[in-house]
Amino acid sequence: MGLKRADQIAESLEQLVFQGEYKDGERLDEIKLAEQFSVSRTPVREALQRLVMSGMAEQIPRRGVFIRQPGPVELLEMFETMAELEAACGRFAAARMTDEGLERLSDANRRCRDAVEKEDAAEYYHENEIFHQEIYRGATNSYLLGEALRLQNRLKPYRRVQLRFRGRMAQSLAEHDEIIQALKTGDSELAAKLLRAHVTVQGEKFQQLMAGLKN
Amino acid sequence: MGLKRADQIAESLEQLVFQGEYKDGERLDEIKLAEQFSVSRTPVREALQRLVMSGMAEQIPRRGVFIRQPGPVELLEMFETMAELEAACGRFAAARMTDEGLERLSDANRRCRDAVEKEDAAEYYHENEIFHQEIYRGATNSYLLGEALRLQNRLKPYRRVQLRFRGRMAQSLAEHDEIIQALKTGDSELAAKLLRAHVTVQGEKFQQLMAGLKN
DNA sequence: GTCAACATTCTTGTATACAAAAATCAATAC
DNA sequence: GTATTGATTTTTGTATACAAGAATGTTGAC
Repeated sequence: MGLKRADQIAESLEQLVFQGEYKDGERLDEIKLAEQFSVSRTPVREALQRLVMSGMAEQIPRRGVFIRQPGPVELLEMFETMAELEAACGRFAAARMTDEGLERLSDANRRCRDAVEKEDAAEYYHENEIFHQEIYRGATNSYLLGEALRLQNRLKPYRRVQLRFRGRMAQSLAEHDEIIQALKTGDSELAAKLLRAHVTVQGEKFQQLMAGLKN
Repeated sequence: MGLKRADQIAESLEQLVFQGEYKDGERLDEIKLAEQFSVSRTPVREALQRLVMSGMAEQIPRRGVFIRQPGPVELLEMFETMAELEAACGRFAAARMTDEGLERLSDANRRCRDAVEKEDAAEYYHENEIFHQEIYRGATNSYLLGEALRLQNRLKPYRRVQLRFRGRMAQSLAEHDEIIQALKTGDSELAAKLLRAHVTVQGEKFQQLMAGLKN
């Protein structure tokens, strides 16, 4: 198990950034963080480097690392890229997904439906994540899988916000059904197109995303 | 510029890995590297972390970091992903590219043609890189641009190998012309399709890539 | 001769110490 | 009162010291 103190700190910091504990441009003080985590500067610096690499913070040499909360433009760019990655996954998955994979996908979607009926946003959020990951896996491309998971994780907090809006879950679920159908029939182009549209942020979704940014 | 010693080391190591100086699975000894670069372990460790993050090495806790040369499968997966990223860039570029961007793209391709006529593989390689980067820029999506550049850089050494084969440059050039045409006419779907095919490794290209792997 | 338990050595991970660059503040010139 | 220059203080980046886990080698039992 990768249980370095530095890794734990990196994860904690990631969580804190996700939760919006830090304002955009705020400097992460190595010494304060070291005290806060009851540790020396060394593991803190390692953790900070990880944040920088993942794009959640920026490092200015000899000045420190500053957290970088994405603005509206960058957020849209990331969602746009996510949409293309998912489209790519869908394209491959339509041709390569196994029956077992399709079964797992249907299961995940069933649990999504249960969550909608129970109006349990948290559970829907979770199962929806699994649904998408099942498609990434279905692409049968480890590298693409890794990239998709990475960006999905980065966008996690923003997706969460969107689900709070009325009707989002039901619509999302309906789109899932179409996607499953395309994957089952092996229609690569359709699967790619549907997934792209499913993830793309525009129209009402755009308003909702922006509303979530204010908090 | 704010070049930290650690950054220089990271770059050097990247180069060395690209040049195949290290065998797959080889352990990178912190102490040896420290001596080699006349530096303490601290900056070496930072550099190693960067390698790990970029996927060029793997870290096993309490055991060390081991370089990970991609095998045939992972290489194909990366090229496949690159093809999808480029297709995405092409899709957006067809709709968003400015006249200036198209002009720079045509310029780059002109220089590619010159290189082919001079049979200068090194120059073609360089100008071809610029050609593709111009398309990434044309997508007008900074995040996607960054991801595309990152993977392009990672695949750099393998592309290089492919160009050594007879006819590759000429064929590549012909495909460039088609791509430019699609971008000029704003045909997103066609641009995406052409770029995907242009980058995808299969058929003869596959043999060439594998042949390059042996060395 | 093989295997296992123990001790030794090495290596990583963390803490601390030091050097250099940047930021802050003070004093002076204007 | 403002700006500028120099001293002081912080803060980052690097070196070194120490702690803990992993690898290795040795010894002894069978």
